[in-house]
Amino acid sequence: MEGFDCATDDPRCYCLLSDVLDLLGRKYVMDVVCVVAVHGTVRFGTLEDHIPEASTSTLSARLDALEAAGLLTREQYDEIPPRVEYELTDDGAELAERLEPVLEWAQKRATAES
Amino acid sequence: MEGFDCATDDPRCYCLLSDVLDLLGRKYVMDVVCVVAVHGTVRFGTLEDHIPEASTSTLSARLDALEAAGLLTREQYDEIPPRVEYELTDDGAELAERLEPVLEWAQKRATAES
DNA sequence: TTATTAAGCTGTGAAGTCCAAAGTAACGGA
DNA sequence: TCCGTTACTTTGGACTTCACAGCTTAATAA
Repeated sequence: MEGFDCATDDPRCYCLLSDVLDLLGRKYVMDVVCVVAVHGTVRFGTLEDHIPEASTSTLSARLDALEAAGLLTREQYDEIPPRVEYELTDDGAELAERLEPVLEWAQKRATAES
Repeated sequence: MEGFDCATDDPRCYCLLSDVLDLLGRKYVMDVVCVVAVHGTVRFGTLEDHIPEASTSTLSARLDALEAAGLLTREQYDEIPPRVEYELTDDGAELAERLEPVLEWAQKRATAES
């Protein structure tokens, strides 16, 4: 993203948005971060239970992307049946923390309209 | 989204996510909210300048969606050339406020990695 | 002995989303 | 008469996401 020279001096004008914001603006990314944050460590199946609208392939892709972005870690245990555990990194946890007011707001809205 | 009965009692477990979160997890939605928040009122062209990666059709679709969700208003002036101004509603402004720590974090990350 | 089960994926073709580029409308100025 | 202005729509093609099937491997069940 190149630097557009914004007219305002407002520091809230984040014209240079990072790749991470791109990632965040993808389906289910916030959901995944939230679920992992709440559970501490999560297995794939648990994520599927919490976010049933997401296909396994999409979920898998999101986990890969989040790992690549350094927001979560993947620990694989060589057992049968396989076991894999996901956990937020410190960076991911910080994001989750900052995401909380947004989710809170979304929930407030969801309950208000029903 | 149906109610999966989450194992944790953690109030941060927002298993019932609203349509608005679906909207937020779409490309450029956070960007648009942020730009409008900073400028107060914005015209279409300004948004294009700030978010050049988004096509006009996508931008237009996002504005429609945000208006439909009650997060921004559209004021059209019958002039030639046409003038249309977008502004956040109170609800939209509250979202923008809660989004700020997230954007701040994203920016911190963007500058750190370069 | 063969079938089933488990979890965490990957692969498939179809459906949906997003893109760049061109087109639309209407009027004033050259 | 044609150009510039603004805020879009339209188009056909590329990229994403979908639901669903299949894969793996070893312990158990029939």
